[in-house]
Amino acid sequence: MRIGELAERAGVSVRALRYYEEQELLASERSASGQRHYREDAVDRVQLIQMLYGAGLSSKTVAELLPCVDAKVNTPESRARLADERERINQQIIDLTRTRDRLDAVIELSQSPASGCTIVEEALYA
Amino acid sequence: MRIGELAERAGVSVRALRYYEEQELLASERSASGQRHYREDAVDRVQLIQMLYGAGLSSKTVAELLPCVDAKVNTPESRARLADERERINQQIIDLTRTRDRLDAVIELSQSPASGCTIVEEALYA
DNA sequence: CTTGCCTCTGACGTCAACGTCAGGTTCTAG
DNA sequence: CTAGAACCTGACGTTGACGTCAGAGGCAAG
Repeated sequence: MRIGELAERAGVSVRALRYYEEQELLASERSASGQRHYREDAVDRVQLIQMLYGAGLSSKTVAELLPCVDAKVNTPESRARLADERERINQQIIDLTRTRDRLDAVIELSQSPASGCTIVEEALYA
Repeated sequence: MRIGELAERAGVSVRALRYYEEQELLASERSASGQRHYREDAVDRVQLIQMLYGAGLSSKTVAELLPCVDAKVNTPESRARLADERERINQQIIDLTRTRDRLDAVIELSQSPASGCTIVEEALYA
């Protein structure tokens, strides 16, 4: 498929795909006229890249990780690298969970008419 | 306390604290000579700001949320706003969990000598 | 009183992941 | 064959959360 179709199917912009190639995250084959062509599994690859970006990884880190994911590289170092990033993500989940719980506490307070919030309510709806 | 002490105790830079004030996330009292002074609870406030930044909220969003957290504003809209952001964070946790699980699967594969990885291992250690 | 650290206000620099525009080529439908 | 959509390569623009530097004033210790 060409770049436009991949962009639509993977839910990213054409510009983003060219950027991924520039960062060596995503390869493409070129036709005689120079147009990029992708295989079906490129959709999956792009979505994985998006997942890793979403986890806060930089394109440099993703570039280092992807060969491990492809199992084209499998050394003690690459396994350690994968485990490292897994731990970072896990820690991020823990942090976010704490943030969510803190917001929950705030929401709880704002909904309880027994709290000091009632003063505000009275002021607003008196 | 002055800005340097707050920065150290909250684990952020002095520049960041001035930036927070500029964004109206953190107020300060000024001495006659113009120096900023903070109360003890500013440490907590800064850490909350950091948590929200860590959850991907912009300073604009944080600025809109903080009055609700302080329970200085309590309207149906502010409660909805809080619930919205809570949901965004919750969704982020779900996404991150999927990313972590995908990495776990990759790690599992790279550790199993029964997989195609053994070919790579042989190539590397033959 | 002066040395040295802390603080102040601008204001420009940075970095990543693209957005966007220019100017030109290529593919496809009719 | 031709219009219009899709594609190409530069290359400059954008945004947020600060970093960093300049120039000047403030404060505690000796």
